[in-house]
Amino acid sequence: MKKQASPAKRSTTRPKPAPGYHHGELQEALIAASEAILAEQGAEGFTLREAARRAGVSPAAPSHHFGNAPGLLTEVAIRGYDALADALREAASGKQGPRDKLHAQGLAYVEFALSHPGRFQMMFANKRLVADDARLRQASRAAGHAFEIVVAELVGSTPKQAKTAAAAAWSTVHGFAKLALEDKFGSVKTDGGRREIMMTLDQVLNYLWPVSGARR
Amino acid sequence: MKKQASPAKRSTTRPKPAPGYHHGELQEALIAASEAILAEQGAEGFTLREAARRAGVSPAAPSHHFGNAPGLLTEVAIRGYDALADALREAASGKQGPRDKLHAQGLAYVEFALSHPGRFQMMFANKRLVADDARLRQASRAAGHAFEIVVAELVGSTPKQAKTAAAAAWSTVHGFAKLALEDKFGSVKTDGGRREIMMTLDQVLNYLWPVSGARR
DNA sequence: CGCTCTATCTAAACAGTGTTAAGATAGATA
DNA sequence: TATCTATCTTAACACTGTTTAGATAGAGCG
Repeated sequence: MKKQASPAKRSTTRPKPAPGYHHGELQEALIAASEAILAEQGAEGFTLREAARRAGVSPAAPSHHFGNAPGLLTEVAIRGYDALADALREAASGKQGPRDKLHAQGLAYVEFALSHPGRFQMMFANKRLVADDARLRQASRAAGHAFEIVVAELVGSTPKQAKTAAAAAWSTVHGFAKLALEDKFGSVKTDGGRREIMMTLDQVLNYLWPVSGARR
Repeated sequence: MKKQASPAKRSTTRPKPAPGYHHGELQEALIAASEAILAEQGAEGFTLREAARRAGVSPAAPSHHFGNAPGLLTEVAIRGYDALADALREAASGKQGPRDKLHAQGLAYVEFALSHPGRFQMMFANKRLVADDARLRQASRAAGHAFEIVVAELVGSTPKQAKTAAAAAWSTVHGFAKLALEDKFGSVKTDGGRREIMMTLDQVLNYLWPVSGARR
């Protein structure tokens, strides 16, 4: 499957990236192109043909590697979930107590969403993905698991209780991110607005998951 | 484009299906058709042509009334927000204390989302709507306001604090609804799954906004 | 009543989409 | 060297939203 780029031997003036028929790294090129489109145009701006265009291949080429558009997007979403899980683990690792960890994860979650809106939205657009893909589900659960670990540390021992608390935490930050992206909290477009949004989130998190002992 | 509401004066009361050229109630028919599509196929399943087809008109007909697809969907979304606001007010009116009211509103919010997934998703799909439409923004704020009223009653007096608390409450239920719709909490398709989801939500709400004085 | 006026709708076309079938090509293999 | 197979292209199909020009019908007015 994988192959390496062969140096243009007797090259017939083929430029650089996609010489002739065998692209060589078309999968990666298509995924990268898709991520670029999502970053530039958002989730609604993605088209399979545009991804193929950017990769320098015909519109039919992607089908040989990903089957169809959801197939390609699923691969993109998987990488998105991996990146999200990394960000959540990273955020927690920088703090000590479970409350601080959860707080940091909440900030990291929304930061992730606002920094990569298109990819984030696509990750949660089941209808555009192969929703029952095993690897996708696994990647999604892994990201959720990063939450659960910290939450389990925070709340009591009961797994049931931890599950509920994790659902609560995830719901809050996910809802906040979604509402912010749909402009329900004021402009998130400007840098100033973005800053304000994150401050609001900080207050929300402090309100729901107070770090100090005092409650409200 | 914008029709003037000429109430049927003395005129020949147009029946309803209205074949031929002048449909008579095309706007309502298109909105109803759109809502039906959203109910049957979800937000991704909507197409302007299908809406026109169901209303029995040509694909170009909607443009005369709504300009374009986002224009029609905006009208649908406005009605959705109105219905949501009603549901939230209704839920609150059935309870006494602010905590019980907020709890009931949370349940009603998710109930609304799970009962009308397509419409709900469309309501928050800014890219498919005329996001800066004045009436849409007003309807959206009205729905949010239904939350704020109860929250203000619950928390202290500071408007700033109430704003934060309302954002927290809205984020939680919105995130829960979104995650449930994207199947992150287990099957929501079956009635049994639906029931289980709502029980989880109940626990989440009890966890974040405890009705009793005891905290966790 | 007849005439115009205007809102309403259709027909046709255009550019774009995802997907498929059949064929061309090139790298790997024997 | 000849064949094999993965890879990619070309061409087509059935869709989509939108625009333009034209047809129709109902309302208002003489």
